[in-house]
Amino acid sequence: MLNITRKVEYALIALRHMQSKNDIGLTSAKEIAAQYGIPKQLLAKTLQQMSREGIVKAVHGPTGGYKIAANLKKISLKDFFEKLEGPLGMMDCYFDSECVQISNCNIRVPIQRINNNMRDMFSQMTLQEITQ
Amino acid sequence: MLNITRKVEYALIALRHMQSKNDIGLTSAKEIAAQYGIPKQLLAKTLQQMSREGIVKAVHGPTGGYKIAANLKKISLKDFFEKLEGPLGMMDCYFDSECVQISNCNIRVPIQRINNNMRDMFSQMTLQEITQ
DNA sequence: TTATATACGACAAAAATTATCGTATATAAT
DNA sequence: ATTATATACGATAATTTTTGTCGTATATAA
Ligand code: FES
Ligand code: FES
Repeated sequence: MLNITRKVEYALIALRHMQSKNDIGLTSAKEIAAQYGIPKQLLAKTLQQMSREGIVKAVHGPTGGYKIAANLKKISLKDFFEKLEGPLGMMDCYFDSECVQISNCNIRVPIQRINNNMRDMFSQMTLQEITQ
Repeated sequence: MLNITRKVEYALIALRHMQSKNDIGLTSAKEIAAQYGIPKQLLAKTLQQMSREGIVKAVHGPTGGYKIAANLKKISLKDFFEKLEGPLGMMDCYFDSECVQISNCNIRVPIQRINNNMRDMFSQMTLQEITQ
């Protein structure tokens, strides 16, 4: 319960790996996948997603790869999680109102309070803190 | 991502329902299931689990049911979650060391830091805050 | 004796997550 | 130009987790 996904885990591993390298050098999905034992295709898609989000920059062709493009100090963990996985909360009814029994739910308000606490917590942490 | 489970949701709904009633009265699983549109059998099992954990007290037979048995002010949300769902953390490798690539993982330490933050947060909230 | 409630292991269905496939495009090196 | 290697990405498959059900046993009030 309250787990992050593999996708996010792989993304964090990749970011940290890239950051530990020279700013200029590129890193391919293949290299990271091999080093950490991550499924290459899945990691590639995650890197592509981060590329679309502007977190990393992609370079095509042989000798291509990825490098960090954003200032990781300026991206909160909350924003990062939401870029990759969508809205962040303990329960979905925090966002959409599709909960079957939303009308006679008796814990909606307290749950939202906790949700806010959690979102605040992740808002105050930056990607840099993980990848540094 | 970072969701709680239905089981915990149902448990919270049940607790809050019971607390809003007279201290003496019992509440059956059937009653709660009907009122909130929850699968009865599943709710029953959850109540049984809470009974084993000493959170509620069960009374058999017709006119039987459940009532709150513990002091909800003294049960942290972290403990409650762990009683129902086991160890609480963003990643399993926080607890068991079965992670395939635990040896060359580069985010283990920072992830554990976040885990601790999250566990601290839920340690400081009590069940009472939700069900009051 | 009957009706109704809890107790609980085993099983099934559904949903979410995780991983793979196939194909297209970009580009450096030969 | 051709080849090799990298990213791009929708579609699909496999796996795992979550969620829900079934069947049966036991307790107890009426
Ligand atoms: S469970 Fe959805 S609103 Fe409470
Ligand atoms: S992913 Fe398991 S130890 Fe890092």
